[in-house]
Amino acid sequence: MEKEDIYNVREFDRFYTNILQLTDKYHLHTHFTILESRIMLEIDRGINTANQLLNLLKLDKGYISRVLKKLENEGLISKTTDQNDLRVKFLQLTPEGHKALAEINRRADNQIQELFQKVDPGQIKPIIQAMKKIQTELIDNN
Amino acid sequence: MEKEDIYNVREFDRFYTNILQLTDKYHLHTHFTILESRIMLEIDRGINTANQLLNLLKLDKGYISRVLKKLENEGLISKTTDQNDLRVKFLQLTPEGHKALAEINRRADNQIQELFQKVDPGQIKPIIQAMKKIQTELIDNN
DNA sequence: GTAATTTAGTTGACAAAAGCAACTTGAATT
DNA sequence: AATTCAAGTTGCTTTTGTCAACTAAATTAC
Repeated sequence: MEKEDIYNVREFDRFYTNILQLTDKYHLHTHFTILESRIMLEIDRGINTANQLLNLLKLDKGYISRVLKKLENEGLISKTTDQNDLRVKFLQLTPEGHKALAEINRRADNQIQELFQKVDPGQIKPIIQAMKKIQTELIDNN
Repeated sequence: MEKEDIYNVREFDRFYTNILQLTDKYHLHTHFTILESRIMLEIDRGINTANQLLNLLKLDKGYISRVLKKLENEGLISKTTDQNDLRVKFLQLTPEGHKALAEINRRADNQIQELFQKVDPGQIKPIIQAMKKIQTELIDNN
């Protein structure tokens, strides 16, 4: 890998860090933090234990535990003990959780649309192709 | 913009958030935080006041001020008053700051190389093309 | 040309985000 | 049965970041 390639990747990383900061702003208009939103999203997508969340988000388990407790206290998620392994608790969104997530998604979608507002419509598909290219080549090897 | 396009962008955003977390690990092997590293990098790249840093990184000015003071106390940067506007202080890396940054860059470069280790070498240029595509189309419109 | 406003940066007090380590309970290993 | 390991919780602490008040200098408005 050439010096210039590395330079370009690092430049993109800085660039995209900014983009992510912009699009993450959606959470400011809800009363959720980015992490809370992400957790609800992932639970909705099929993640169903704290431990899986841990592996995915690579955060401290104590911290995750607390955030989950907060979401539970707010009535957005519920926990049910796995009868095959009493240590594990399955996570699920409550109806209110689903409602909250729907709103979060609506706002996050809007942020993406705003981001693309000034983009030439003909360039949208090529951009997404570029994203998919990066994603498939850089497949998470952790 | 179609629903599916938005979905794909959001998926890429989650994906690339992970990538960034991985590559940001470089700072763990130095005694600098991501922000300190970033600040030294940007000063080296020509940013030369706290105010410019603020606009770039969009963080609180009190916070930036403190981080700069810490870097100054550690002898990594120095400040010199602008004689044309006594309120502003120009920032510059000290020789030790340059040395520290060189080490940070070495490690950050290594992280990128690690990330690309399992990538088919023939795909490196196409990936970088894809990154450039995204960057030029999504030009920071804040 | 002086008063009012704005701007760059600093500081104190505080809140939010995240990590560490000890602990509990249950499961798996020997 | 005893030991080790795994999932999740809790207390305590550190790190990261915000808010608001402040100083000093520059700019604008009268």
